[in-house]
Amino acid sequence: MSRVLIVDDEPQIRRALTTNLRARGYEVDEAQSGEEALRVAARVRPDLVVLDLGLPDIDGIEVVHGLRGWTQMPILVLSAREDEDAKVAALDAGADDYVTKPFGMDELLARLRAALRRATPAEEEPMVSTDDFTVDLAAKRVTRGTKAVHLTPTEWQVVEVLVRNPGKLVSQQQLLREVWGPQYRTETNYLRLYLAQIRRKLEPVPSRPRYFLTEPGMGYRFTP
Amino acid sequence: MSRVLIVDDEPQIRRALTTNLRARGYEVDEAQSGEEALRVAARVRPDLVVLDLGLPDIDGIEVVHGLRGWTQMPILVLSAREDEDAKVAALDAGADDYVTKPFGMDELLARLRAALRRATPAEEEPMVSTDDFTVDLAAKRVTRGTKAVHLTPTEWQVVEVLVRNPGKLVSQQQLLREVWGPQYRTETNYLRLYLAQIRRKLEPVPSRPRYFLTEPGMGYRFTP
DNA sequence: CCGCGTCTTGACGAGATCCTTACGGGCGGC
DNA sequence: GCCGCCCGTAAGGATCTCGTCAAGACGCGG
Repeated sequence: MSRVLIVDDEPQIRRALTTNLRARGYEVDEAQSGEEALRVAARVRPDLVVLDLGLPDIDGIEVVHGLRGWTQMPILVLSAREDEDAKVAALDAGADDYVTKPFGMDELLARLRAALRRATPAEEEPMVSTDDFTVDLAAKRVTRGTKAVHLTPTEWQVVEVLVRNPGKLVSQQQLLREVWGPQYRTETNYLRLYLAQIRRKLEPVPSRPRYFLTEPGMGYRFTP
Repeated sequence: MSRVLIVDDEPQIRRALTTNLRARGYEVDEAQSGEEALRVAARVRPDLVVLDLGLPDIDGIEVVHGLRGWTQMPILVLSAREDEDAKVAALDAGADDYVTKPFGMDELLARLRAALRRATPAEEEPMVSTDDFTVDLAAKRVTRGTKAVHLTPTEWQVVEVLVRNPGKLVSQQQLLREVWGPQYRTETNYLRLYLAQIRRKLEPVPSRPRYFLTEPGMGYRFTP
């Protein structure tokens, strides 16, 4: 099922949306500020964003800009009735649709389904395979032979960054920044730990890695 | 050419930076306060921001936070020598690099180029080949024939600087500054040491170099 | 409330890497 | 021929990095 990011500063609206969407089988993440929204969106890569325009920190328009800088995921905007111009600005910035508050849950769900439907046809399915395992980047799944391999969220993020750069060296700082955030740039022991776990789960001989290689002092490299 | 935003409250520093950058073909905008910086950055969308941490109105850290809320553009921080903790706070907030005041213009330009290079993905063709080996600058990998050659971090940095300037003479000072930092400008024995190791790994006849040539008293030159 | 999976934190030995120091050789000037 | 300068080479120890283990903290669902 699809993954949706809810961005709203009012807790009761967030909870209402989250429970309704979860009940219908969506995976839901939440953010209560624009800054958090951009951070979470970059990390979890939702299939769609529901964005309230009235946020405490940065303008909702800027959130749309920030998202459109690197992704084409559908953005569904919530706006108060009086913010007609803000709504137009959001659409100009690249939002896909809007719902005026107060809104009915049925209407929102219908527009959400429509936005997802429009988005999926152009969807590509990146899939990386080796002799020993397969990584499905779209489904966020790893299979080894015929059996599925369970990765924890953090393990998956590390694998994803490495697999998206096949053959290229990914510096320790880049990994730490993309998975944990910039303030963890010196915690290289996290990398040692999680690379060890990933190798235990995916490498044929964990003590002698073949796919997830360490370049001492520089970073890590995934070689298919 | 790239567009750079200079943020500093001291007019003479702003002017020095601006004229130097303009002379090298950059487009330059200026801001003298954090608030103005955020406003201008949102409007002109620079490719890079040079940010002095000591600003009159809001803390430089807040400027970094404000920018990181909606953009991933490289942020190069200027900090006084005594503000060690402010510097790490800026890096934690998502700044990309820092330069300590007082700084040499050469060093700042080098770090600025490096930051822009990291930010623009796959723009150029970063692959340099000779009859005996190949250097893949994007993947940070060196192959000799069919086998990969392992370079230590320092060795790689030296090779990178030389290979990015094919045929051109790279002075000892430039090499020392870009690899070890500006305070190592007299330690020419490091260069002799690492050039010897690089030649052992890459030259067909290490004692008679063909690609990594020494220009006595001047510097080194990579000739493909 | 408890149990479970996950994430964080600390510590350690083995090995690689880096820095330091020293010595010899080529080359040009005196 | 002697000397100083610069470069190449070698070897030692200091330092850093990696992989690994273990234990505590945290969050979530039952």
